[in-house]
Amino acid sequence: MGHMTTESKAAGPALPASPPLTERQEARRRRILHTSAKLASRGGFDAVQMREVAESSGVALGTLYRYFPSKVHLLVATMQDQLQHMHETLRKRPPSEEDPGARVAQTLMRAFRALQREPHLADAMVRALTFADRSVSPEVDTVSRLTTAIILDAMAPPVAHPPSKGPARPAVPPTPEQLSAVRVIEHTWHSALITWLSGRASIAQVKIDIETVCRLIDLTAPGRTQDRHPPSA
Amino acid sequence: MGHMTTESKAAGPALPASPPLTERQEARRRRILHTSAKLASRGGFDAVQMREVAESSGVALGTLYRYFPSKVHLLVATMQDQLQHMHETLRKRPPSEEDPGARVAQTLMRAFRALQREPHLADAMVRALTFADRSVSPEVDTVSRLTTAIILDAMAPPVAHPPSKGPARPAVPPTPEQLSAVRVIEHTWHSALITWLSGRASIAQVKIDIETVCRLIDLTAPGRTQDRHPPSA
DNA sequence: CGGTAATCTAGAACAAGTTTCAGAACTGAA
DNA sequence: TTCAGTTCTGAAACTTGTTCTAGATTACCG
Repeated sequence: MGHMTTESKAAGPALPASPPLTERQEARRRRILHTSAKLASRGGFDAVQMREVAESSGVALGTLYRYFPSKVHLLVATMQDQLQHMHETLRKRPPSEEDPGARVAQTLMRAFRALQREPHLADAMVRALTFADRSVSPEVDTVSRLTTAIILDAMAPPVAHPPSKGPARPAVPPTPEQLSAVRVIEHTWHSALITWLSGRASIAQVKIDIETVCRLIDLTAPGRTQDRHPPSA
Repeated sequence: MGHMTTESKAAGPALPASPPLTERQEARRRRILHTSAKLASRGGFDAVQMREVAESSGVALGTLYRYFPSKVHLLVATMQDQLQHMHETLRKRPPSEEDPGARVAQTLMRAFRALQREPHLADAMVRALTFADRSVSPEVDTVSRLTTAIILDAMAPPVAHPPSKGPARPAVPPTPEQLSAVRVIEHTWHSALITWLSGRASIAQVKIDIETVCRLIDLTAPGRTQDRHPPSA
């Protein structure tokens, strides 16, 4: 289970950079991801069966495995896809709060509410994410970067004039302490999602946890004195 | 994958309360858990193969499934077992720091160093824990309670006189804010472990994350004014 | 001791992820 | 257009978690 002999020398289409996909290949990839999300929306992780994904996408099983070398790869890629949509959606309606911590909490709660609308899909994606082993590290890392971007976007204070184009937030680079806080927030976000998905925590509990951890942001805001034990205890 | 028709009406031996296990049954259970930990120590999650666990424990496959209704159940039970050892070990050498946050960070770093000695075993247990679905909720909850107990133990200030017996820490009940902080610390603990196990974070990074989140404890210490956004934003 | 119900064993059988392979279809270059 | 190399297809095979069944063992009760 989980090897990889074929890949890695031929540089399969999974990497979005190496070989430029032809139009038909791009279409196949989209179809597969769409099917994956559709099946996941039904029954979660277990409902995404590779044979069914292949058949329903009009692709041979071997081809599916050429595009996504495992079920976990497929679901993590699906998550990348969904996260990008989410990022754009969230970017359109920036949080209304003032404090960075509150802004992040508000944004994450919006994302959480979006996930609640498709709990099975959320289940499939998050389970795949945390179940991924080393062979999926690059893809999981991409997801992590996307999540970080969402949080950093929310943290940045609202700008007065509408920016024209390009990636925002080159203005105030976050401090190392803030980056640590963001990492911890991501940890909490993922783990809280898991406890909610497995029915061990209520929605209210997730909200509390997110708001609790977001205090770290204000705590580490630049200009605030670090009164207690420094980074290396 | 993942049903459960047999169990739940007959109250299998998995529950430590319902039917008092006979001596031979207790021995079988121990043998199974031991084998599970041994195999996990080798190759992690994938190396724990149910047939091999059964054979190496000297029980039939069906019996293994009667004791542990799935591989995830087995590994979560293994984690319970290991955590109990860990708890006792940690209890013997309480942290030396003064601040509650620093005490918790120190304790978790000790636990982390213990896990580093058996990274494959840690991998198997943590992956099982986060992959567990609703059917494993009770067992996962037990693990969560154990973890909470370890953190609360560490948080409690050192006592002057040696307590004689019984569960400690009835002295100062933690505040709701502290309990929230503990929840967030657990989230961070699990998620940071995962990123380390999958090779996406270094040991140093885990240390930083733990120390960062443990500041929440001091932040929510009783007697400290809550200056920013209250629980319901 | 005999009987009955629960438990255990051995092994087949099934399900879904993954691999493999021979041949068809496609792509790009000469 | 034709050729060579890659990609895709269809189907079987393999792996490992899980379930099922028939018979042997064991535990308990009178």
